[in-house]
Amino acid sequence: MDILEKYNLNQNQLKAAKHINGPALVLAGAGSGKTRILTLRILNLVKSNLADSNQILALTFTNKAANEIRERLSTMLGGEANFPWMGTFHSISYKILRFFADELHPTYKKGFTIYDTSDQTRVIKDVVKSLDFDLDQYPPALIRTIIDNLKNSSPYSEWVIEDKNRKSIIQTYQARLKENNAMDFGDLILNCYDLILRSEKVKSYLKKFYKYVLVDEYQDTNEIQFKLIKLLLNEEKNLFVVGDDNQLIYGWRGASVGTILDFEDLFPNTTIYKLEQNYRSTPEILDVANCLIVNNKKRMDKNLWTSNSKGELVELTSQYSDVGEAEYVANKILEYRNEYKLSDIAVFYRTNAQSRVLEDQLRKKKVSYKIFGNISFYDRAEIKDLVGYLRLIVNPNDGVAFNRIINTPARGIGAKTLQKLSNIQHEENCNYLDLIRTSLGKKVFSKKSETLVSGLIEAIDSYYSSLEKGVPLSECTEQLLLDLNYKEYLKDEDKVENISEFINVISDYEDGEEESDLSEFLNTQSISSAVDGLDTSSESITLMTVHLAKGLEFPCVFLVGLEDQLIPHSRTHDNEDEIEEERRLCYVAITRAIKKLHISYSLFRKIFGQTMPSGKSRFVEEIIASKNILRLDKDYSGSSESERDRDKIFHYRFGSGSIIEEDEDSLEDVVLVQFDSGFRKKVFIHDLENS
DNA sequence: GTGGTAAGCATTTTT
DNA sequence: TGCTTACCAC
Repeated sequence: MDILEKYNLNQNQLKAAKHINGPALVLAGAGSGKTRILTLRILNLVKSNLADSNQILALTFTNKAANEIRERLSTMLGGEANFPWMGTFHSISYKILRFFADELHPTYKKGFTIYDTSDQTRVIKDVVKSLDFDLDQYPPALIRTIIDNLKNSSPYSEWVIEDKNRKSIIQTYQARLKENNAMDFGDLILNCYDLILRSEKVKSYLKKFYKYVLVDEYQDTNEIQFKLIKLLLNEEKNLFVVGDDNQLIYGWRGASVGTILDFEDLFPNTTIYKLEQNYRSTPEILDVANCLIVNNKKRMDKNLWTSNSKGELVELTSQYSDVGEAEYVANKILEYRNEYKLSDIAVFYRTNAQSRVLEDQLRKKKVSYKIFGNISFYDRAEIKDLVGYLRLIVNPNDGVAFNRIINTPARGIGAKTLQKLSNIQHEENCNYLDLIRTSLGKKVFSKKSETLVSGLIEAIDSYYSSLEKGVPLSECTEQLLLDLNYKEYLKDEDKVENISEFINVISDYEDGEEESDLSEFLNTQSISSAVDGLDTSSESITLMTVHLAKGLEFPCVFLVGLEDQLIPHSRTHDNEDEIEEERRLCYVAITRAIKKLHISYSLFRKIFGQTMPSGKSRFVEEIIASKNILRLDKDYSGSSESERDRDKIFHYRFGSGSIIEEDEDSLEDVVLVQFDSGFRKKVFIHDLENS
């Protein structure tokens, strides 16, 4: 009779999954089956007829996670349920905004664009310049961080910006986005929040809709997201959150332990469930993880254990250089050919830049790999151009897109013509497409430009009329490329290949939707996460940052670059809280591993093309407290030059300073120097002169 | 206005 | 080292 009986849950899991009404906090350690509990609780609610599938709001950290839960549920339920309200905070917000698009009028029009980080930066730069401020004094990247921080914590009405100039930059930025009919990532959530607060209609509708609210990876929820959740709860406060304070790795995006610690205070009748049994990893891997995380002072008491059978020791190795480390990883993977499938193997690193060396070596050894993250397909110039065209077609107010494509391919339009256009726009107050239309025949453009620009308008107009006739998006887009002679302009075969690949992405989208919509396609791409495309059936290993690895698991894991300056990253500047977050990051990486874990660091690493001394992270010292580490460290301790002159030295790049420490790692040619200019750095001895 | 080259800067982490 | 920006000659 019991719905959950056949799923083999332990006592605590069963209690959590059976939770029905009122707030609940599930403290779930790594690998304790939290996604499973989330899934089964939803199953229980639906099967007990307490809610329909569309009355459940489930917020996950990636769309991939949402899709997996949705798929499992439809299998368990027999396929008829579709769970429309399951996704990330951003995608759910977007969906709500689209759903109530009329209510957003006139601030935003249908087909608004979502601006990503680089669009944001571009607008900010523009704003700073147009307000006649100095770009060095107000660096766009810094302003962007300030804006994001505001948006991560409070609604528009509560913003406090002390600095007068910053305030005007930020206000102008917000105004500019509205003119462009665009929202950045933060706006998606804030506008959703505002809409619900403002409109009684929307509020009552959603509250009735969402009978049960669930949040996965709750520890990484930031303030504004939490405020949004609170707004969506009905009287019964059916909020069920699942998280692990040890896996909080998005503090820099506004997440704080407070959201977990204060949960009970905010919801006095909270039921707490603890999941402490790990089903994922071997005891060896778990022991190493525990040895590391006990060094964090700020954490809740939890005791993660496993009854999994004994496995292999965790391998720890140091290599002389980053290239050597990458080579070691590639060789190991080749050795594992009969033991693991390529898709069972993952390599994790702290920063995206570290992937390059790995890629080189993997290519050399012919190990097929897939890389997730920053250096993505969508960042390529040709793709951005094409997306620019499509964005302008969907949203003719999109100034960033306009500026990107108006002279690509070259149409003889430079700063002067743009200035003329901008003047006309101020008078006419029109969107960018109408701006071009009205400017034709008015001697705004040179003769040559005039022809090229009318060609552009014709191409766009023919796109509109094809859409009207119901021609598929992919075909319209192909035609647009032809009309623009875009492939001829590109010349480069690889680039043309990328463009074709993008057309395929559009086709795939069309195949999956009943009603395809260009705006929805573009925006869905913007808010999709890098790991959404991860496909474990493909025959290649996985390369990604530790941040992206959250929530995933792999039988065989390599954690590379466990070095001082990388984990913890140099930008943490020994800040205690940030060091703890770096430790959690390292903990997340370790606990992804199911059977086999390799940890490595290198003594030298190329940074900006220059080989710099690196060396082991403090976290290496911490994990070697575990008995389950197999040290494969090469011993580089040569003859120690015992007596060394500790007097003032001079470095050709960094100037004068004094040696404060000789490296304990026995790197006989490296010392830590306190430079007179203020910073400390490890440098080669042969680069130093006595002064 | 275009296209070339040189200088100079960059790297946390992501939706 | 490799990308973006700045500047200069056409």
